[in-house]
Amino acid sequence: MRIGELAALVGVTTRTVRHYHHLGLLPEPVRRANGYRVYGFADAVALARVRHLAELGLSLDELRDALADDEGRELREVLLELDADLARQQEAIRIKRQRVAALLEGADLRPGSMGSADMAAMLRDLSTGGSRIADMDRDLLTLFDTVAEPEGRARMAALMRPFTEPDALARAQALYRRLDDLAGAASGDPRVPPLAADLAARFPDEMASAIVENLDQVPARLRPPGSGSGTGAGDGGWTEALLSELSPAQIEVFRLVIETLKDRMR
Amino acid sequence: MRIGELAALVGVTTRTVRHYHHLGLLPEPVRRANGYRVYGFADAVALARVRHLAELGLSLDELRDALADDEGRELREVLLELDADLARQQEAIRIKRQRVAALLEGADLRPGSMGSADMAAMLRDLSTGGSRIADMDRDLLTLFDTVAEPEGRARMAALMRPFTEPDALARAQALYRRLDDLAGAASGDPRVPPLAADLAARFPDEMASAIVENLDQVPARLRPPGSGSGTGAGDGGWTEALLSELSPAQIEVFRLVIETLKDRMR
DNA sequence: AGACACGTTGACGCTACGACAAGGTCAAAC
DNA sequence: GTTTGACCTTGTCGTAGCGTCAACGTGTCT
Repeated sequence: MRIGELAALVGVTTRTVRHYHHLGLLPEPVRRANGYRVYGFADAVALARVRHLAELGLSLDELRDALADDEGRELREVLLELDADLARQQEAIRIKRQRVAALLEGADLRPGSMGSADMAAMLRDLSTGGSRIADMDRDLLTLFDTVAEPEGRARMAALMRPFTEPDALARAQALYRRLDDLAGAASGDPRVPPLAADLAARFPDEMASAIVENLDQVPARLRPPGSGSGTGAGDGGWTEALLSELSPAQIEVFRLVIETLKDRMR
Repeated sequence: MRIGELAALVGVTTRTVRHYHHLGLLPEPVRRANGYRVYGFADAVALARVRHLAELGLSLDELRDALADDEGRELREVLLELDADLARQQEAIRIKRQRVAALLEGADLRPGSMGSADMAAMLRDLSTGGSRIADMDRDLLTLFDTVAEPEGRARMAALMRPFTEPDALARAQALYRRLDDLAGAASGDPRVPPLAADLAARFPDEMASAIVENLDQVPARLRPPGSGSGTGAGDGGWTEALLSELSPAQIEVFRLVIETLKDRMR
């Protein structure tokens, strides 16, 4: 047989056969005077074996190693490992399909399903209402959702549960509007203290304690004096990028809220 | 934020961020005077979205197209197609695991499970017995098994069934030995006609008719005169490679067998 | 002033081949 | 005898999604 006949017999291209020669997966056969490779029946069998195993997902390097030595235990080990790998792939695909389904189910197509779609739905309603601050909150959550581990997501979803109650939307809307109204305002604005008080009152105790216990995660400019590591946020500075989109009055509101929560938890 | 902070926040490398810039997946942000890229919070959100979707298995090209336009229906279509693709992958992996299991179950690790392992087991016993001809038969079957479509494999397995009966092994062993003994013998050897007769007698009618109906698949040198397309085997010449490993006496045996079967089916 | 961590662009490496290019070989057709 | 067309040869570039250098500029700390 010449290379084209061999390839057609096994159902591959001649390029594939030469590639296997190059990798040492298949021995180079003898050549005729014109340089053509001549194959025998045994070569076809060897090629078919390689193809069969390669199609199962073994890499060609693994295959060469596995077929190189005496073909008994090494190949068995490789196949066992392959099966474990295939099992992992199955599991990974199952999870991917779950997440795709969650994305398709949630009406908007932004990642950030937050376990249950309730929170995402509420924030979507708020941001379509035109609130800049609600939009930022939603962005924060979607970011956290892609970055955090599953257990972190679950914990966050639990903390968010109180905000998914039926009347929570209307009250949140009012507060978000008052926050939005402070865009461009100075930190001394008279609307700041009452808004901070109203906001802090809406935080359930579990969330307040979660915040107070992690004060060192809070950006320095929002942190009450004398708490945690005084120097840096340790967060790499992304919070500064976040705060730079807020007005001084809005920042002051959040600072006051955190101070209030800390006092409450004391 | 600088690029390293952004990357750390979202959990990727800076190389990845620059790669996304290069592909147009993420807009190039403004630069500081020293040439450093400066990112805002919105960039982190955009990057997180890309990562989330990319990790689901979307290609970066698809993602760019899907995120480019108005983000509603195009992304939905892409996700639906992705889910279909994931389903196909699941199915493919399921089949692969079945075949890996079949390989691990069959004691030898040669591909060629033939649906049920019976036939493979018999041929393994024969070839470990040292028979060259049985070895070639086994190679033929493994080759067919990797090359043929599933329905072809099923048909072949059905044809092979009679040979998996308990006493078939012993009788086959004797015949294979007589064939092996003809290695190096001339075509006029007196042992040829009786062996061909005994062999032909062992072929059940279904297999005989399957052979006679496909006489044009049989190499020309084995074909009885005046049957099928007289010119070429049409098989690309691999049968010649196969026959070249046989002695003239062995070839003559097979030719006689086929002739006998043809007469029987007439 | 040096060390060190960060940033910049550019280029090569990885898998398993597909798709060329630029030629040599062989059987059949004119 | 020559041309055509189907083969064969080696070699190189391209693919997806970055990792991993190289070679160099910047900013901060000691």
